[in-house]
Amino acid sequence: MGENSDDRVGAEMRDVVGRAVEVMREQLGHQLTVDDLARSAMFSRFHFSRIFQRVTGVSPGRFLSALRLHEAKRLLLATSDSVTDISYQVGYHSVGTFSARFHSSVGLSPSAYRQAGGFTTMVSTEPRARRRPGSALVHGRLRSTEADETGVIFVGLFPEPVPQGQPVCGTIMAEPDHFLLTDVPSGTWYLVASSVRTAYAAGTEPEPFVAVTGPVTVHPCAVLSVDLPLRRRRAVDPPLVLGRLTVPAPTPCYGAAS
DNA sequence: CGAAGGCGATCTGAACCCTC
DNA sequence: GAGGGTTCAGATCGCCTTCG
Repeated sequence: MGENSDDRVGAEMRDVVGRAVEVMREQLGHQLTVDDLARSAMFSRFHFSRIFQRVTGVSPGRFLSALRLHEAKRLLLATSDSVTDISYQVGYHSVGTFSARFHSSVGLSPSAYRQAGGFTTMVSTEPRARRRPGSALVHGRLRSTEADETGVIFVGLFPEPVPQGQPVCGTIMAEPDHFLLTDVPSGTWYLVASSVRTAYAAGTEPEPFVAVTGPVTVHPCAVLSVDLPLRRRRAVDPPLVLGRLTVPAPTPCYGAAS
């Protein structure tokens, strides 16, 4: 099988971005700038930003922010360190910034998140009692060659490729299968699927499988079909920055009844 | 691929709140 | 009153667009 030059360039870009992500992970507690990362990759910051965004779907700053919050979530549950200590450990020099960023992304303040044991009521997958006027429907199939290992999967629509904050709608599945999202507001969204754990084990990767596609433009009253190939999470995939999900028992296709 | 300019996102630090 | 955490206004940084 011949490798064309685009494949090689793509592989080189992924390597460059992969190394930058490694640097981010290793130096999470330091003040890293895009300039630093670009220099270590031997690129100008302009070119580096463009490559990074092409490979990961998000800017370097957003990716770093997601990594910090993801690690903070882990530390809040796995340690008894104070919120102030954790904010410094993940690279924030101001606990105020950390608290505000955490709240806007996860939906709870750091201390409230810890008290709740990592659960948040913000991410609701319950079907709405009353449908939005002109809402659309998105359905498709979640495919995986490792269906036995994926565990519970969250599928949701987000305004950005980094799944953080509240999804515009979502559902929970017991295993890769046909999914249906009802009551989807019109707009441009990213469809994200990620395996999730209901029991958060400290020091383990809680979202080993992921699928991201988009942007998908949803028109009023439209019916969209989107297939999602679920794959193992790569180092260059942005982490999931949701709170743990408050979910009922997963069903293969909930919300199907209309 | 590099650079400039505009603008939105993020950060800092201080004031404020809450609990003990 | 002290310590830990949250909120907020202003400053700074980074991203996006456009052009060379």
